[in-house]
Amino acid sequence: MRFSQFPLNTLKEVPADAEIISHQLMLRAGLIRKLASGLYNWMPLGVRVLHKVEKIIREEMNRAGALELLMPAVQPAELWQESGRWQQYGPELLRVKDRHQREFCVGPTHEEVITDIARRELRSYRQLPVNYYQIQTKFRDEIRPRFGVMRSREFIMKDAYSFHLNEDSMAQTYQVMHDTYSRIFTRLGLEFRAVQADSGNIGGSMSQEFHVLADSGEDAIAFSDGDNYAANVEVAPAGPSNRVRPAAGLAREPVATPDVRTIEQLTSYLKTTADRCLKVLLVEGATGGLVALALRGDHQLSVTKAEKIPGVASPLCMATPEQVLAVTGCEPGFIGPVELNCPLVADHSAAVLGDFVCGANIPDTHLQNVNWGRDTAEPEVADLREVVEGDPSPTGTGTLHIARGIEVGHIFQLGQKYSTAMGAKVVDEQGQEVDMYMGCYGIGVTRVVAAAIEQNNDDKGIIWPDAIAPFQVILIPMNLAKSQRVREESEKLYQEFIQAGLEVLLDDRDARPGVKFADAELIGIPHRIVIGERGLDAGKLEYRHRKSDDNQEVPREEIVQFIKDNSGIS
RNA sequence: CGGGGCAUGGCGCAGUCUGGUAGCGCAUCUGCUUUGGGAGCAGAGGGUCGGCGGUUCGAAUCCGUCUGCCCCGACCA
Repeated sequence: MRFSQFPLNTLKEVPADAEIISHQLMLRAGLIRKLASGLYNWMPLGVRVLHKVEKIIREEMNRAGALELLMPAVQPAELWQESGRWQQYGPELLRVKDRHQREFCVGPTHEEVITDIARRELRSYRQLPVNYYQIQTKFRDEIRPRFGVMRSREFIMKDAYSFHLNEDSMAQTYQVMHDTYSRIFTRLGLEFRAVQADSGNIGGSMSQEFHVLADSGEDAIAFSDGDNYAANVEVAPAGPSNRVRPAAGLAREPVATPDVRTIEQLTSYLKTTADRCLKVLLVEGATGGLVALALRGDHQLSVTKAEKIPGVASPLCMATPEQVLAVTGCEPGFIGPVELNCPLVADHSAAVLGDFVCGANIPDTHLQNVNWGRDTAEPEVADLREVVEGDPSPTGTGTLHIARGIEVGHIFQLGQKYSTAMGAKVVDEQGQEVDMYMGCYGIGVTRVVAAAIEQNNDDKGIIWPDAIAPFQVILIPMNLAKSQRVREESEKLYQEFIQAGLEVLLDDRDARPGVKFADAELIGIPHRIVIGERGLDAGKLEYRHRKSDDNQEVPREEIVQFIKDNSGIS
């Protein structure tokens, strides 16, 4: 490709509404342009990257025996009503009506459609297992789209769905997909980690997420330094504390705490520490009413864990200030377990506190030296909190550390959830009809591009891994206008690279060298060759890798092979 | 959904308080010069100041309303 024929508007200035580095660089390098909130145009340079990611995914999915198909983005409501998700999914599901007032949705995922395909096409256990996949546009009406294509409303996803006669077969394919995903992210040149995860509203049992490690990641993941345990913090178990609750010591006493609502305010006001305070959250119960959840002051509630507590409404819904007032007689900020008029569940670590500080259920008042059993009933105990740095690993070996990650892939064992709901059956060896077992496996293709940038950049711009660079090589001729030799030589080189099957960008613009260097670095082409009068006399070309600060002289006649050897393309 | 902020040329911004001919930098176009790290000079084009309504002799500016976008929050006990 000749740069002169490739309209590319790079920006010197950072667009005002881009927060994270990948979003800024994607806009500055002209990979994407915003159309509306959460909706992005992929410009030619960006599409080249996107296609490379897709190509790697296709190759590895095909190698794993998966079959590519393509399902419509728009799906009839009936299928979602069959699975029960028309009600369940909530406002993230974009619902539309056609001209006949028939209801549809723009698919956020395709379990319903694929299960419909499976129940029509698959009749016999002999046809199983089968794994279908597609690379297709999804729409999720996010509450707050942000970070460019990292959390956009419309995005491209590779989604795969496998069908099985039994659980063993499902587990087997799940493992194959786990390995396939590892191969894919390795080939993409990303630093990633597979972690235990919650299956969310897709449903099912076993599930793992693949995270690209990056400080800007929206998810926190916990991993052990003792073995290879890794999990999303929302699911990593925080088991019973090995501490024993101390015997009640001091007498309980109220203390006036005007306008002291948060744990932070409380600890500074009472000169204590958060791990000696108890916070009580009121949430809606599964059958109406409220349920109290008690945590140590320095711990965070895991919404995922709370939703699994029997008696707690799922999805989790915090009580409104009005509900809190009705039950406790005070506003949020002063809730406590003493004489509390609703069921209470305490986190393991909260249940072993003694002589703790908590709200008094009286406006502007807290209690000191409160003790379970003495001042309250013995609490029901459960795992409610997110793990924190330094917690013991649930496997028993090592300590947990917390890192941030960007979720780029997710694999699930769905079991029979959809096949039972929608009647997707096959006939088994005994001639009996059985509901098929399912697995499902997703990769956020557009998000992968952003994650790759998030992990590979410097102050000058993007540094593409070779596997997904929009071009492998950029040729920068010096003084193109004046030097006939440079012109001829760069043209020749350009043709040679094309012949050799390398993707090459020839910067034939009549621009000053600084402009060309800056653009080459911003758009992140891994291999750069400068063609100037200087080198030509000596029969050398000047090479620099995007990651390097130094030039390297390469003999003219070896350059094509040199790039091939260094770009992983041979 | 709650709170806050913003909306002026393709991008980044000033001007709004205190109403009076719409401005700056970058980008774009033309010409000349320049050509190893985002050039210089000279000129040019491009804006119904988000929409609608109001106040006024006069509105980017004041008032009302709508829309769009961004940020924060939805973990506060």
